[in-house]
Amino acid sequence: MPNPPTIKEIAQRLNLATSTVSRALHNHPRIGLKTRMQVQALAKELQYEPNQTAIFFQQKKTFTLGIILPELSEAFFSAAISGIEDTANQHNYMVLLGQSHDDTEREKKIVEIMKNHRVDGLLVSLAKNTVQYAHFDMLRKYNIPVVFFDRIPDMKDIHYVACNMESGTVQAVSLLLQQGHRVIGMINGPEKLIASRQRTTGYRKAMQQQRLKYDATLNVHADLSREGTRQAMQQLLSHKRKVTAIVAFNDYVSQDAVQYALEQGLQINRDICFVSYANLPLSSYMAFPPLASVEQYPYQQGQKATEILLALLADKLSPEDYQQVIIDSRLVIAPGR
Amino acid sequence: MPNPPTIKEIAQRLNLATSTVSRALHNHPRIGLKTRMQVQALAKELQYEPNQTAIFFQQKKTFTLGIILPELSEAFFSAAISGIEDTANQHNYMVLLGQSHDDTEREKKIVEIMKNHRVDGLLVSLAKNTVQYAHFDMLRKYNIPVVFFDRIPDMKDIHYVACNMESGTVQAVSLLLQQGHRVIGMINGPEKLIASRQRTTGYRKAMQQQRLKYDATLNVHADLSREGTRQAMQQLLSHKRKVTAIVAFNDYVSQDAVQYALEQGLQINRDICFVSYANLPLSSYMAFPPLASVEQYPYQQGQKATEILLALLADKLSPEDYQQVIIDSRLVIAPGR
DNA sequence: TTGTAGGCGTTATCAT
DNA sequence: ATGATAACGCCTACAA
Repeated sequence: MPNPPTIKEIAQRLNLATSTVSRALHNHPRIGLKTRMQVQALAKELQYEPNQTAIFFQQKKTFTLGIILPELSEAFFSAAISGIEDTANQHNYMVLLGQSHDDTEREKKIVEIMKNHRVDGLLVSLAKNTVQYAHFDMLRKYNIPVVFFDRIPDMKDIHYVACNMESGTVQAVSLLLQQGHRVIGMINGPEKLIASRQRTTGYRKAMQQQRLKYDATLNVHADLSREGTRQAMQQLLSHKRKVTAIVAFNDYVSQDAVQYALEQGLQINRDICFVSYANLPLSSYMAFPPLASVEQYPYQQGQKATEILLALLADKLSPEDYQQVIIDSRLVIAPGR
Repeated sequence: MPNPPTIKEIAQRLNLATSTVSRALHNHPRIGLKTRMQVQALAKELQYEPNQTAIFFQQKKTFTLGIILPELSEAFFSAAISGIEDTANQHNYMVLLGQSHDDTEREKKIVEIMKNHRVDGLLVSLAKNTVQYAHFDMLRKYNIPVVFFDRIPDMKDIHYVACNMESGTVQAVSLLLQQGHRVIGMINGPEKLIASRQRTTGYRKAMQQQRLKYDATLNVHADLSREGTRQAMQQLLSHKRKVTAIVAFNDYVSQDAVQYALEQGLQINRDICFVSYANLPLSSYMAFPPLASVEQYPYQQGQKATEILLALLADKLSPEDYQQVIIDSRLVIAPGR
């Protein structure tokens, strides 16, 4: 099994210089028609394929985008990566994958490996606990642009695409108010998360719009674990005002909350209603799907983030011209399959 | 912004030869202790990192595995890829991703691109309609080993990991028989799929074990679309014998079938029971989860396939020593979350 | 113990 | 219109 044919081999067989062959293969304008034909014919015959690793090396470019995200098996992220992959492929880029498993140390290691692999750019959704960003800042030195998406760092001077939960939350709470609910509980996430704060703001704004007063004790911060959700539910159900509707942080939380409510003998959609945020494409499969769900557009986020990164790489965008795209979340009622 | 430091630069500063520096960095035994220290100290100071693209080029190896699969957003595949990624990373390999979207042409194109990117090996789960495998055979010429998983080609002399549906099907049907069901319908997949044939065999064997006769008219082949499933249900529900249990091809099919049954006024788990195959990690969220579900171990399939590929790459396995691993599916009752 | 030199495949620069 | 040559960064015989 002979080595794959190279430009040099073609050159020798045709008594040409390698440079000529290279140019002929690239349809360089000032190469004689017949030599060009000869070269291309022989190339086809030998099934010549340029050695990309050589080109990567020589051009200092790999046409590869690194993607770092917490968990591929979460539906949200696998949808996002679909958007990334599709967009990247349209531009002849490949996609190098890494999961942080929500572990900052692993995230750092992956950044390191990807840097060494000389990815042209990076798309990142942060691990849950990442609060320092030195391992990303470091990439500036290597001229590797980074675009964050969804789980973005709390800092300026970065590119990112994220979904604003506020708009969807306003719509969700408004829907509940419109249906006559007055005491609406919210099972929110950790306070330091931007996404939690957006939910809080959305909740407050929806109340203000109806000239109702916002009751902070109805907005419970939990840690998204099943146990945390149950505690939050306990707190809400024992509130001095009777809670008739609940906005849950996401579909997982929603399910845990529903389960708790059932255990307490409540009847879903009669004693208590739920609205949630769509992390799952499968809410139509749930036993008690939420009344409505706030869509976060994972595919589109991935798509948009990739477009920004590619623009950066194509120098169509200056690195300092920080793109901060915010997609508005939107309430979707009775999400179908 | 200066270029990243190179071995040559370190050599110049220390008045050494590049080869010495290279060896010092690799802890080559016969390099003087003090020069080694010097070199490593300076390397650290300059934050030297070897240029992997140069190494890839020089070593004709990229430490990258290509993965081609139909749809990342299907839970089954995203679980599989998790297994792949984790295993690859443990061995310091990276993972290059490509989705065929169940389109053979796209699959071919991705194979081409990955070959050009000089991936060291390929993990593939076939697009639904792929029936010719020339684009994979071609890789032998380039010495790029391929391990197939789950959706494997119907040919000899390949490496693969797959899940045998037969065992799980036997268990599923046996469970239903044990619960007293005698007329069991099966909504099977396209006849040409290996996985469909395995289900048929499993069904038949389970019946034989109880000395019951297998009725082929209860085994309906559908196309997995919602409409196809509804037609299959219609056929089964109008069977001359009264069908009291159904084995559905997968959880999606199961849900569509449940929905149809509900529309026909049947009560789930009283008039009719369902057993299914777990494509979703979320059956616990379903309105009417199947009684039991056949687990297909996607993570383990990915893991095992990767291990085989890595063994091949490490020459611990001869390319002609075709590994054909079959993981037995297994019935899981009342799958929890 | 260290240095020299060549090569991996391609493109780019400068000649001719 | 084509050729010669250097360069990319690293490794590894082979020499000294």
